[in-house]
Amino acid sequence: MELDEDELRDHFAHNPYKIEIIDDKLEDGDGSTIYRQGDWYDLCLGPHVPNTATLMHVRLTSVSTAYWRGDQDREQLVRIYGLVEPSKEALKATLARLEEAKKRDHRKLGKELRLFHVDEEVGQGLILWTPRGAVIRQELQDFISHHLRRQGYSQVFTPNIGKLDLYRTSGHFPYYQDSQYPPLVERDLMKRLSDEGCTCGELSNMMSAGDIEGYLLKPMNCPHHVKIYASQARSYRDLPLRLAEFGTVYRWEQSGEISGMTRVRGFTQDDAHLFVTEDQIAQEVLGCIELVQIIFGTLGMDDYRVRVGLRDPDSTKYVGDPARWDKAEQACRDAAESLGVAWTEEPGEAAFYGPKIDFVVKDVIGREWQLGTVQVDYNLPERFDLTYKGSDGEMHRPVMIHRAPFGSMERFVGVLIEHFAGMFPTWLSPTQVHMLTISEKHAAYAAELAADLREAGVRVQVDDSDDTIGKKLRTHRKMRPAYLLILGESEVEGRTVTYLGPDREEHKGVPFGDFKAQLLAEIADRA
RNA sequence: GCCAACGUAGCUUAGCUGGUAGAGCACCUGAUUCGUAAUCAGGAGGUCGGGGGUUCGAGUCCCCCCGUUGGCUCCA
Repeated sequence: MELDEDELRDHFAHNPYKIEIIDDKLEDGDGSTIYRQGDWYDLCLGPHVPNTATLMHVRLTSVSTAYWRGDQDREQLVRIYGLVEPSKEALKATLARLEEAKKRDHRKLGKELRLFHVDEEVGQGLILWTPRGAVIRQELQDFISHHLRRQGYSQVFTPNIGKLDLYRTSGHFPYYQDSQYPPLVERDLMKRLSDEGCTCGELSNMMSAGDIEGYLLKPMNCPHHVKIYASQARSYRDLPLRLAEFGTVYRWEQSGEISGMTRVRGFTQDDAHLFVTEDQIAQEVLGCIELVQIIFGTLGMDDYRVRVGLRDPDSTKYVGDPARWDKAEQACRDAAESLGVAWTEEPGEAAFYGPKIDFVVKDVIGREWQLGTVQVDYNLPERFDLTYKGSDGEMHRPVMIHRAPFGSMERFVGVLIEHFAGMFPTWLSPTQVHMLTISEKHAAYAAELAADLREAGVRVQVDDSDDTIGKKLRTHRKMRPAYLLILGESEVEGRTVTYLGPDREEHKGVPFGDFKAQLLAEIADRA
């Protein structure tokens, strides 16, 4: 029903929150609508369902709090979450689906499949890659390195820390102090300041002001790569210069935000920085996007969305000249357009130094994560006064492209665990072949085949314990290897194998040579 | 960081209103050599997340800290 402002104020006089909404949202003299359900009514622009009879099947799922109007400085109100389905069956189905999704949670699978570990004593959000998880990461790194060589990248290595001055120049410090680990200060300096009675606050101020020097755990790899670019005179013939590194960075994420492998405090980006001329931007951005698409295609990740992150016109957190921002934003739009897939523009999603094209995927509980990213940056080259000599003999300013097709190894593998529900394709499988012997009489045959496959680079595990074959199958299925081999009397005699493949279909009495050839081909193809 | 819930062996977990830790799996030992989702028997393993307090007595109650989970906020 429609009410005018006075009526609204009257109805909601008892509720300061509603009055605040009326104060803020309504132009003087305007009315608004309320919706009624029995004796209960509330302010809402609508529309609502016409009849709550269609909402009979409800399950409340969780209770939490939210900041009033999303403002961290304001009070928190209770928020209740629930599901509604048109029928009892549909509600049951939805709840079952959510249960299934929970089983794929990478935190649960990561523990069950022994892929990674986070230790309280090491620190929140710091991932320990256990042997099986490390295999996956290494395979992914090899995979991407292969494509980097194809695309003309140069590998570099840089240290994990850099001087505060470096980050003052880049703009990371002190502006983004809140999301960095505190700086490291040299021992002698620390002692002197302490002798002088310097307080923590004073120390912090002196660092911000540049009065004292220290080191920072790197929050990003770009400043180091910039310095490699700047280490020698560059000409247009050197461009594009593509510097790649699996670089580990550290960020002080808020404790409440840390989650599994997807939101952590230390992570390794499959990072690269491309130094290009203005004319090369479009082509190079395209090359980056192509790489992202190759990766997503190989892994069968087709459920993602593309986001062009632009600056929020109302925010002051961005560095650099608005004219350059406009140019860079247009370059991103053009690149996204040429992708041929749906994309959205999102103000406020840009990096602080430039706009970006992000590839965003959802995890099992529906949270979105940014994975691959391509960012156009006019600002860092300016801040570091980077130049190259053009064909016209004049000095020019290069443009930088930051890109990371996986985003970070941690987040990517976390999402990948959920994507594959722990059942990795053969080339990524931590243990590709598990050999199970029927009895100890077949152990020698298993050992021989295992040695043969290992020689060919296959990751093999042999179970010749005295458990029954039923028990072994049960145990080993849980680890989700690509292949489960069953070796008994008939296999030994015929020099064959019986196996359950990735689809868990049984293949009996396959000649070992045939099995091996097919396995190796599958691994080589990353099928 | 904020709010809430939770934290018992490697994993999953029992333990009512405070009476002094119990199980399954995994592990170790022995027996068994067994062809498709748990062979049998025995054994070892816990300062109940950490610290303080109340009490004759704390896994159970109170406080502080650490961590996890769900949201919020944030996310270069």
